Amino acid sequence: MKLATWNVNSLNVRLPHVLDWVATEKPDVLCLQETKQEDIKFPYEALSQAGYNAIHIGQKTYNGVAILSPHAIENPQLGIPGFNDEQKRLITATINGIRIVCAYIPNGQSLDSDKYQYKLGWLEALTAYLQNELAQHPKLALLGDYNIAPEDRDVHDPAAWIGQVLVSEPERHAFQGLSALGLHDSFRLFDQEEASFSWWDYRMAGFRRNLGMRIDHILVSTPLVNQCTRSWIDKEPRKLERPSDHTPVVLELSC
DNA sequence: ATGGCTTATTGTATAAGA
Repeated sequence: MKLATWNVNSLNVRLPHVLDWVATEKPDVLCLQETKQEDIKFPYEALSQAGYNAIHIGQKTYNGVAILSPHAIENPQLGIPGFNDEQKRLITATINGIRIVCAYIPNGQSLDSDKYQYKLGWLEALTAYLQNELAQHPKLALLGDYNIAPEDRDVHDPAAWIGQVLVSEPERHAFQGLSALGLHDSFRLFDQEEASFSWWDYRMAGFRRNLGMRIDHILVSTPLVNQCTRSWIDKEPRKLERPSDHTPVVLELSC
């Protein structure tokens, strides 16, 4: 079974890339973030023709998350129950017996911003939600754009990022709180190249110079760890014309 | 280098992303 996550930065613009990618990679689960479109514009028909079912929760201009799969998508849940949130950032469903949580964690903008407080509150609500989900679904994977680089080796220039969002201590502490629930960073279960990143700034020739961050992750619950066989970042879509600034992160499981 | 892109908006400049 192959799981993947990809922040597409507008599905309207990136649909051709997504269709090409699923045709080539044939993921069993693909989680998308930043679809930036309302449900009525979501391309259910094009995805269906490509053999993919989908669920989506979106809004105009900002946010929006979707789960795609050629398998049955069961027991869907939109948003974080009990957490009143105007922003469409979370969607959950069960696929092949695995609880799949697709998250677009807030960026936070800067440490002195209201958006940073929103980010920390959102992470707190996510953690409480996952604790409850894990009790009901021992096999769980949390895929998405976390907007957190968990360690300095996930940052091209850690010194340049001191005091910024994505790397601050409270954000990394929240990430460790997910680990404390028994969720494991599947990418780090395997040997990886140094300077492995999932996002590069559009500016400053960031991709060409590999000035990136690893902020897109696939965390898996303990019962899934022994089934993980391989994880990698697919940089090919980042090389296309009009790419997303993020590229897919992939996990292969032996089930 | 405080942004040199890229996205969307009922646009013609602004906000936001990371």
